[in-house]
Amino acid sequence: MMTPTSKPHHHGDLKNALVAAGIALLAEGGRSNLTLRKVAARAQVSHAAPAHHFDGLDELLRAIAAEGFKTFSNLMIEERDKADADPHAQLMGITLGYLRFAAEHDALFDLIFSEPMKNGGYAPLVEQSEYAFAILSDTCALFEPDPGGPMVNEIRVWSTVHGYAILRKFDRLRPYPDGPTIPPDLIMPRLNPKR
Amino acid sequence: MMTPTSKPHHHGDLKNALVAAGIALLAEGGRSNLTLRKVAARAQVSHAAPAHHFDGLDELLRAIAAEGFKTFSNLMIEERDKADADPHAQLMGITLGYLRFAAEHDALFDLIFSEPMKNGGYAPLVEQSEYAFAILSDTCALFEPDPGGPMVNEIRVWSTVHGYAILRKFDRLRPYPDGPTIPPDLIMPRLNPKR
DNA sequence: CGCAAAACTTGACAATGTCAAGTGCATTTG
DNA sequence: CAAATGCACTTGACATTGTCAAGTTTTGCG
Repeated sequence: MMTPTSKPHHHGDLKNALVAAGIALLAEGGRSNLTLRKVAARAQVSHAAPAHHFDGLDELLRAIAAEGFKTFSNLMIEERDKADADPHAQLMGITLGYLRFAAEHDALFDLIFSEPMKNGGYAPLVEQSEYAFAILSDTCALFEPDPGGPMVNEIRVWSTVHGYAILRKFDRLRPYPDGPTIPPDLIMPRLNPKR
Repeated sequence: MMTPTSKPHHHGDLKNALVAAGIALLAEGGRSNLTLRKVAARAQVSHAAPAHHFDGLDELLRAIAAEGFKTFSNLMIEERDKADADPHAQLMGITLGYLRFAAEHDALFDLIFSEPMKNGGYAPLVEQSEYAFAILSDTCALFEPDPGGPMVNEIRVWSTVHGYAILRKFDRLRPYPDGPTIPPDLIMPRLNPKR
C-alpha cells in the first residue's frame, strides 16, 4: 500500500522549504533575523540539516536571493503587461514593478543587491539576475538606441530607477511622495520610440 | 614633571583608534573581516573596551560609515576642484570622485550604503551623509533647474552615478572600461548651465 | 532481504556580541 | 598632600551563531 503523494524522504522537499523559511524570516525581521539555525528550526529540521543542501550560509543566502530575483522579475512583468502597449507606458510599468519590489520586499531587495551576492557564481542566482536584467533590457529595445554607445539606454534606465529606490530607502527624497512611482520626466529623458 | 603631550588616559584617543582599526580591517578583508573583537585587538585593548565608546557594534559601524562619508566627500571635492570651471566639467569631477571612492574604497562604499545604516539616527553619520549629498547638490545648482520638479537634477545625477557604480560592482557593464569614468552623455542629458 | 547511499541528527567547537563585576589610573576635593 | 570619586579599561562569563565530525535513520535498488 502506497500513499499516492508519498513523502520521498524525511522531509520531502527540504531545499525549497529552507529557502521559503528564509524568505519568511527576512520579511519578518530583516537580515539580522535570518539565521541558519532559525531557518532550520522553522523547517522543522535540526540545525545541521541545511548543510546537506547548501554549502554553508552563504549559498543559502544566494539561493534565497535567486528566489528574490524571481519575484522581482514577476513584478516587473506584471506591471509591464498591465500597461498600455506604447513603449513609454511599457517602460513606466517596468519601473513601477521595480519600485514595488523595493517597497514591498524591503529586506529581500537589500539582500539581492548586498555585498555577499557579488563574488562567486552560484548558478541559479546568476541565471535569475540575468533574467531580471534582460526584462529591463527588452523594454529598452523598444526605443532608439542612444547615440552615446551600446547599452546606454539600459544603463541609464536601470541606474535611474535603482538610484531612485535607494535614495528613497535612505529617506533623501523629501518633496516626493512615498508610493512606487517615479516622475516620468526622470526616467525617460530623450528616449524616442522606434518608428 | 609632566610630559608635554601626556597621554590623558590609558590609551589616549581610543574612540578614533577603533574607527581607524575598523577601516583598516574593512580594507583588508571586507565586512566579514570587521569584528568588534578584532577591532579591539588591533587597537591593543581588551575585547570589551569598545563598549565604553560605542553602544554596540552597530554604532561602531555607523561611526566608521561617518568617517567613510568624509573621505567620500573629500574625493568628490578633490576631483571637482581639479576640473575646469565650467559646470559640465565640475559635474564630471564630482562623478569621478564618486566612482573613485566606489573603486578605491570598495568595502567602505558597501558599508555606507548597506542596510544597517538606514534606520536610527547616529548624529555624526547623518551629518556626514548630508554633507556629501550637499556637495553634489551644490554642483547641480550650477545648472538650470529641471522643469520636472524640485531636486530633479540632483536625483537624476545621483541616481545615475550611483546606479552606474552598482552595475559595475555587479559586473554588468561589459562593453565599458573599468576605470572611474562614466560616459558624459550618460550623466548629463539636457543639463543646461545657468546663464 | 541486504546493502549502499542519501537525508537527517547529535554533539562538539571556536568565534562573536554583550553584560556584570572588578581593577587601576587621574582628576578633583577636603 | 591625601582621600575620594569617577572614568577607562580588563576579566570572566554567557547565549547565539556557523561549521564540522561522527552517528543514525530512511530510502532506493539489486
